[in-house]
Amino acid sequence: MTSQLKLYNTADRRISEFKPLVPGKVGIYLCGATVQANPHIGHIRSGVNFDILRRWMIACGYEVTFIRNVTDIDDKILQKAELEGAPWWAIAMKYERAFTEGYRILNVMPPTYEPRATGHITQMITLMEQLIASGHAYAPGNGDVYLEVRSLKRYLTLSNQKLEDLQPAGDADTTHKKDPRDFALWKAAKPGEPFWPTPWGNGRPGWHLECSAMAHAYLGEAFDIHGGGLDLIFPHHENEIAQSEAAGYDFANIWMHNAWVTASGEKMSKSLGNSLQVIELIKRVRGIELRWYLGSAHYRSMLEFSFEALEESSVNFRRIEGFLQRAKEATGALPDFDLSDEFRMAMNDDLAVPTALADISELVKLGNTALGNNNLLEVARYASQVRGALFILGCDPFDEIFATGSTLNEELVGKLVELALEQRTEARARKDFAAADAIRDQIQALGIALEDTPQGVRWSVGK
RNA sequence: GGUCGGAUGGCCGAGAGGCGAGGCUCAGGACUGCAAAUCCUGCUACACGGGUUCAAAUCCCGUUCCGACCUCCA
Repeated sequence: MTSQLKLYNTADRRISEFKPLVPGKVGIYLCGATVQANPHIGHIRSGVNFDILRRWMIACGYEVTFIRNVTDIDDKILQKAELEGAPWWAIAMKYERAFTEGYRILNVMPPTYEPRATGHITQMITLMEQLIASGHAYAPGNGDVYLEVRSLKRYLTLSNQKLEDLQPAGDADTTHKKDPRDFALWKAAKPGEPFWPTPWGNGRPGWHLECSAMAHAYLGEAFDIHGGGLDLIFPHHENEIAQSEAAGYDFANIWMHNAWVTASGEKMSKSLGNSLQVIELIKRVRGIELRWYLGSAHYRSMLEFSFEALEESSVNFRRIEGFLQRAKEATGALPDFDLSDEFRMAMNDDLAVPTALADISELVKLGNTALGNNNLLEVARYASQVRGALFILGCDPFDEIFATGSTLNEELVGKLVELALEQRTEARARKDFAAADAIRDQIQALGIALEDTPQGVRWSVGK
């Protein structure tokens, strides 16, 4: 299917029409987590943003291969292992699970494949051998392997910097490096550190090598989209490009970067404590509401976090959700999946989610009016367009991933609520409003919302 | 110092030369026994100073403020 999808490319800082390298297919590589702490909403926002991209591309008819890596060996992981008094691999596994759980709660589709750095040492060694053979990397003999940045035809094209403008590292190793700006592909293992044998000695992967090796392994020498957080542009993505191009690969065609979540105008960091971890926030709002919030701003805009904004975003979502529920009850069937032209146009415009949200609001308004007029044909039409849009955004309230609690308990609660409501209806029938309101107050105090409609009483369990 | 991004109404958040996105809040109205839900109406905006233009939140020049990144440490 012909796509009019336009995407912003960090490499040329322009929005242009997306053209897949292979017609009908898309390869996406997303830099995933370095598993050394619990996921906070900044990490997960990236997952959500690229999940929306993936869902939209699938909706556009593409067959998408989505690779999101796990970096499970890294300086910070080793530090954390020291701190927590556990083996590094136990730390990595523990936090990898935490990330997987965070993605699951927010309905981020599992990647097609999720490669771990430590599972691809062989590919990294092969890549280093290629780079040494081509004269772009060197092993000074201490067990390290460096990429020689001055040997590159081009470097720093993504961040548009000049090599000479880079601030030299304060304590850059000049005894082994030819140039202080050369970066480590591979690091010699210090005593006590994990290592893998290589032709240059025992060591472990450097910062950036794993992504080049894994992208190559699963997506080939050239692929469509490479994504990640804005802060990865330099040095991580520049160095990935450097390694890959020096090895003769075309590498990524388009670079996409999501902006971060800020708090008080500043990039989120661990100094803000644990409150913005997914696991904490879902105590306040449901996973679907947190996802709605994280996905609601444009992916290239900063999302200024506040509990107030999160709360009001949830209120907005509940209005949309309420319409779909009422539409389902009125029509007696789950809404279909459909998409309005406005929604399509918005998504094709570099994933203009905020514009798409405006359209959803409009559809809900029209749908609610149709409900009021009991025009079920129109209700079904608007409801399906809303549901289709929510599915793309990963927030379909009928998705079983968001179902809560056990069916058994829900049935029981339902019957008890109905019982109480019968009493109230009887009281109202005999105009005993004091008694009727007392019953309502008590039900509401339990967190159950009531609405009197011409068809009878609706009730729903609030958050 | 270099590179990149930002400043929009009470709040969140789009837009990027011309009819004031959308949401949340608030006020009023319709509906309701009262609520709730829903719909309708209304309310405040484009950091500052110049300039271009018939027309600027949007383009140009300058200023202020904020943020991010700058290599085995991030």
